[in-house]
Amino acid sequence: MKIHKGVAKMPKIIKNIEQKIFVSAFDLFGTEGYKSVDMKSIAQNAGIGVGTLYNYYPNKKSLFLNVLESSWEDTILKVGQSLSPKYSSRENIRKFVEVYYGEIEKRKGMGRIITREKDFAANKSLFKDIQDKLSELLVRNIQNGLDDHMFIEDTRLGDALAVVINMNVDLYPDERDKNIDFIYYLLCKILLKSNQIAKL
Amino acid sequence: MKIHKGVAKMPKIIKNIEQKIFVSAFDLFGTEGYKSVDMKSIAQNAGIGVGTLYNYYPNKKSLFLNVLESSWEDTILKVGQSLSPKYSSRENIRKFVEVYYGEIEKRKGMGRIITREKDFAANKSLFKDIQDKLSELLVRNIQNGLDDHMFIEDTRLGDALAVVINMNVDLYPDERDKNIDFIYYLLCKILLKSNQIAKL
Amino acid sequence: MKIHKGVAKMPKIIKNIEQKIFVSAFDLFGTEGYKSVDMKSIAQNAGIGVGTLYNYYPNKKSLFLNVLESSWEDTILKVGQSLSPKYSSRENIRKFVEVYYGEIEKRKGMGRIITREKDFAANKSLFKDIQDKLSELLVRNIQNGLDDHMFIEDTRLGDALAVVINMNVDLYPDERDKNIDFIYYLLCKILLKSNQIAKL
Amino acid sequence: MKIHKGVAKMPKIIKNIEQKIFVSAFDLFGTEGYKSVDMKSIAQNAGIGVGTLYNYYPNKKSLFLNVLESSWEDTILKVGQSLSPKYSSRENIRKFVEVYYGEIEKRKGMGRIITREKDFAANKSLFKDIQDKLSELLVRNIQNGLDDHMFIEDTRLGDALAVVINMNVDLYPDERDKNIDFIYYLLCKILLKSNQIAKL
DNA sequence: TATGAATGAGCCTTCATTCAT
DNA sequence: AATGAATGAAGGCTCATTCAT
Repeated sequence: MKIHKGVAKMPKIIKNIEQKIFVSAFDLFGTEGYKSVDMKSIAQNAGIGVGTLYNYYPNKKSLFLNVLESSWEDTILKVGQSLSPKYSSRENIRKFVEVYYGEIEKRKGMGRIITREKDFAANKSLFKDIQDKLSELLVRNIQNGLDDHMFIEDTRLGDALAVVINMNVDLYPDERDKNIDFIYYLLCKILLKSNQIAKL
Repeated sequence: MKIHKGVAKMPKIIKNIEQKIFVSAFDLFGTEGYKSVDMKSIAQNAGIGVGTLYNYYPNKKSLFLNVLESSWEDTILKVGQSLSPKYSSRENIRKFVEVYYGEIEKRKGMGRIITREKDFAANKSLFKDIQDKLSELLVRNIQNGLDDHMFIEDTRLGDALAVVINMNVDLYPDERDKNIDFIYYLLCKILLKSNQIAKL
Repeated sequence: MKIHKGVAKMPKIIKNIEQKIFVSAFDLFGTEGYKSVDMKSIAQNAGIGVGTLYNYYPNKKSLFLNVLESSWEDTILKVGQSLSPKYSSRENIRKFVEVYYGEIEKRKGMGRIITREKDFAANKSLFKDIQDKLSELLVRNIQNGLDDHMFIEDTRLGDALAVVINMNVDLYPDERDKNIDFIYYLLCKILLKSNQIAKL
Repeated sequence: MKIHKGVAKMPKIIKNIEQKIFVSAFDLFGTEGYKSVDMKSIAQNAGIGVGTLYNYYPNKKSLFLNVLESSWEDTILKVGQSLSPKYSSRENIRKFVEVYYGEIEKRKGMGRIITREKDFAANKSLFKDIQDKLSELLVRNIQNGLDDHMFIEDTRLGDALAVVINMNVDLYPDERDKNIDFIYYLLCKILLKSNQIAKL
């Protein structure tokens, strides 16, 4: 029996561990994706030991999913707070794009993995549900000028929005303003009636 | 969309064994993603030895990139062959969506990794270039009715198209027809003048 | 079997919490073995904190050894109380087997580890000493009919008895009566003179 | 992507790898038990890399079981070859004990784990089957003088023999001759008719 | 005194890559 | 040129032990 002798292993008492883990994992998963990030890095980045991670989450997958979900919930909250039926349709759309874009930028795209990795096949609905909530938020706050075409109801629209924003963040990371303009214009063209668009 | 002169390169003439590797790698990367596929599987799936892989490609990354690029070249070829200035704008758009969708479906999303994995950061332009070529193909074949708004020139449009199709294939894999309709309608709304859309 | 004078030590008077630890550890080590049991489980099973364990024992090994030793002391006590020179030889043997069997059954084999794990190499004598005390108890209570062959003196006999009972408990856990009969018969054949056995 | 550069990783071509693994694993498992031995040690002890182990066995458990089973098969073979109906009963018993003892000495007790570790609960019958074959071998070769008591048929006898030999090897490793004498005498007393024993 | 969060060495297993054949 | 056995770094996870509270 190898008795672990008092190695440099003094347990510290750390504040806000959960938050630290969250931030670290959010940061790394966002930057590098799921498979490329290892638990050791997350721990180091959070300034804690690997074992500590496992006091909070049973495994890597669960940590990822948790961080992902929490961060989306936060996004939904923020987007919801930024919209209002009192604003004009186009003001709401603009606001929506701006806030949403900022959130995805922060998240650095984390979460798209869910639509790809075999390991997360069972979690696809998580992604869809969230996009659904988000586009609902937008539509609910637009009072008039909304094109009434069927496909606005389509959940595909929310999903598409998410991936397009992600794409912009990924491929044109330094052109925030252009990206937002692009998405804003796209959304107007799709959501609003033709006569509204003309005014753009 | 920027108009390029470069015609799509003919796919390389490849020997029998290269063919096998290509098919096997294409298949597996598409189904499982980059990190989840191992060289041994690719070799087995191709009916050859692992060592043989390394006689054709110096490493996994290079194999992936090669397969990816070749497959896109093939896609560009097919899309190009399916369009013609003789068809109506909407016919061309429809054709474009159908062929493009089929190609991405075959590729099962392989390639999006490029926009995610840190290790492929240097290869992002590959993705952009290809989308560019594709959207240029479409625009070149549309003779009239094209909305002349600035952003049609934007390379973002081509990129967006690619990720939206991918998203549809991923999230609604069993609803091919609905997916295509959705994308087709979206594209018309974006590309065509308002009066053209009215007729949809 | 060597005749010792040492009487079985009375089990230590232990405080409530020590009692809890003892029961919990005894239970778990017996069921799962040494390596398979972790300190956290022992603590949980005892309804105390892990840290508390270390207020009573400096490490896992010491806890194990302590529990093991105490439990054997208890066994020696019980076996001692069940025998008497007033009973016939065979009655004593029967009683001995029954009580001993019950004890080992309770202990679920804990302790054999001592004869196996390298880490416990230094503790082998503990096992031997105990078996010795036990067989000495038996012999001391048998007044006549004892075969006087040399090897009854051999400490190996006590050791053998222990491992054979353990084996029976392990391999035929649901056949208590058959097991006891088997051991009883074996012991009679070995310990008693031929003419005594004939009467079996 | 971390490209593994040509580290000191030149694959050697090694002869008798399977044998080397066998010997190394046999040696270590026998000396230290199952849990205490790690794959790295087995590899090092065999002069190969860890990965190589997994080219031959899917996991540690399977390696252990395989080594265990093979070694027992070898034992059965050797014991079988050493007995003959032409020898006297006592000669056969003596031979049996000597060969069997030698085998268990070589195996250093590996295999008893099977009767303990939870992980191997499903493999208990393996142990029983082997002991059964061994005691059958002995009984089959004894022509006369065999006590006809029922319990000779009992599979417990074979099992008991195994654990008693193991015990002797463990606890009195340096007293080979005494151990063999002890077991031989025990076996005679149990197997042979009283009048035969008298002659001992 | 009792607690349990924190720790990190260590374990099993995987897999990209090499090279003797 | 093709092969696949050999390799070992790296990754996910466990757990005996420590110590601030």
